[in-house]
Amino acid sequence: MSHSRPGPTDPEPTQEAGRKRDGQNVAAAHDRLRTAILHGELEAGLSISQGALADRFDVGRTPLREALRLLQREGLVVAKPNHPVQVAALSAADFEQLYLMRISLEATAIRVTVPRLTSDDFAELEASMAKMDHYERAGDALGVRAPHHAMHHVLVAGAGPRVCAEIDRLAEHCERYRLRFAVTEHSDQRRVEHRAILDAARSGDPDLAVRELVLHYARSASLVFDALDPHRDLERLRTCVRALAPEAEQVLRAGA
Amino acid sequence: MSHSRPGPTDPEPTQEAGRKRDGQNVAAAHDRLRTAILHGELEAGLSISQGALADRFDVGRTPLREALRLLQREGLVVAKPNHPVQVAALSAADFEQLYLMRISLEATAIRVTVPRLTSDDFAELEASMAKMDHYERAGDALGVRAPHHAMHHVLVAGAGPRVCAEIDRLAEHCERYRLRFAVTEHSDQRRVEHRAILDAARSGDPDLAVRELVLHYARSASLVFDALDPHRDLERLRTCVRALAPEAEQVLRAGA
DNA sequence: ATGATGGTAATTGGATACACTAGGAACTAT
DNA sequence: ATAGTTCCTAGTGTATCCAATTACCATCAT
Repeated sequence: MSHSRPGPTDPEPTQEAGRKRDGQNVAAAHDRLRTAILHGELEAGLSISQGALADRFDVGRTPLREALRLLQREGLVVAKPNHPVQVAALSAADFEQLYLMRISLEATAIRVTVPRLTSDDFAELEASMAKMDHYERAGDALGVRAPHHAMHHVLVAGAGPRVCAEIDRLAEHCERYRLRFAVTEHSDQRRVEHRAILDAARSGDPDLAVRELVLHYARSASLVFDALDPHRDLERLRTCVRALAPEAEQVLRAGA
Repeated sequence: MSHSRPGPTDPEPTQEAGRKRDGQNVAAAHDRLRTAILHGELEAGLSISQGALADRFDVGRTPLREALRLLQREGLVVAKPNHPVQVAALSAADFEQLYLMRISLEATAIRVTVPRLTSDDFAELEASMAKMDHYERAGDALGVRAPHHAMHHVLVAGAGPRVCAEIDRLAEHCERYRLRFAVTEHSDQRRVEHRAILDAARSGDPDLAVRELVLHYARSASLVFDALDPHRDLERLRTCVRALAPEAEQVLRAGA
């Protein structure tokens, strides 16, 4: 049985681009597909076969299928049996639910985190803010995203890694809507809001931090709704926002 | 090499239970594995190979792998590359985060749902309560779970299907802890709490409904913590609970 | 005796081959 | 011309096969 060991004497060592690194393919495929969908490179609603995807992303069909299964569960693709997968459509209803969850979770998370923030954390927050300003001034809208994400991450990290993971997942979905509808946030407004959140956190007042955060998100969501479906009834989201930060309701109302 | 083709000339045409229904295998494997883990049939921390699992659950390794990938993402199994998968361990930290999220999400969801409940909804809620009582009296702890789940589902359905899906997912994980630590909830206490939630919903007061719900969950979580790690510092969860229902904090304190 | 080293076995990761399903096009009959 | 039927094609779903990495174990040298 041991005769067949092809090991080191492999006559065709090249293998070309043959076998990709072990255990990396599915993760790679998943990442690339996800970012492709989030960035709109794969248009919402597009129906595409596994073969085409495998070709496009230079991945075998086996790891691709596992990646697709993950994306399906994340809600980025929908797949009926024996049918090509479809890139998930964008809808106002979906977006509203995303923000409902995001606001609820992050409000709790920041409330838990604020009392636990260390001076190192504040240093990182300030650094992130500075980086954001830097990219903002440079007009690099894409570069802003990393420090922006870092800042929000620090503000909710105290709730634990699992909570953070969920929040990140929701944030990614929201980003998809943001990017699709090319929302031009007023950078000044945004900076003011972020500064308000940070100051609230520094003051150690969790209620204030929650209010500023919800205000921030209410405004942010409103911009997308304006572009996505201006006539949408936001009663659900409004109820959620009202409970956490009554003054933020006005912002939403303005959006509707 | 092609001599071994077992394909269409299969001398054993029976196929027996051979080929399972199309497109059902991965879903079936996923479901069965998930319930097996949740119910403790696959012990936490157990390291087990794909082959063994495929044999145990009578599924091919290909669909099994896709199912495992899903479970990995759900956090029910952990998988290092080129290693047998391990059933995820149970930890107090994890459980606390689960409840943090669950309480946050369900509080928002019930707040949104209460004003939208119809008389049909209330009928279903009452029916679920009745069924719960029925199974409870019969001592069928497992039978109680279905109407219990149905009831909670109706109470959060107004927030939308996506939110419900997330809540269900979290609830399943929580159930895993519940079942593992064989928490004996006092059925009377539980019924009183459920009745309180339902009455609050009927009264149309969202704040009251939230309070009763949080109270219910705080008590429920405390029971598990008592068995899981009685000395655990529940500050994070307490902060969350305090913000939503101050009186529920006492329940948690009692648990700690 | 103990630690390092090499080999073997077990197990995962990926690709390919094949059966089955669904949908559409073409052809026939009315 | 149109409706019904049949066949064909594209595509998924699963099993099987092969490569590669890893762990375990025996052997050997110190």
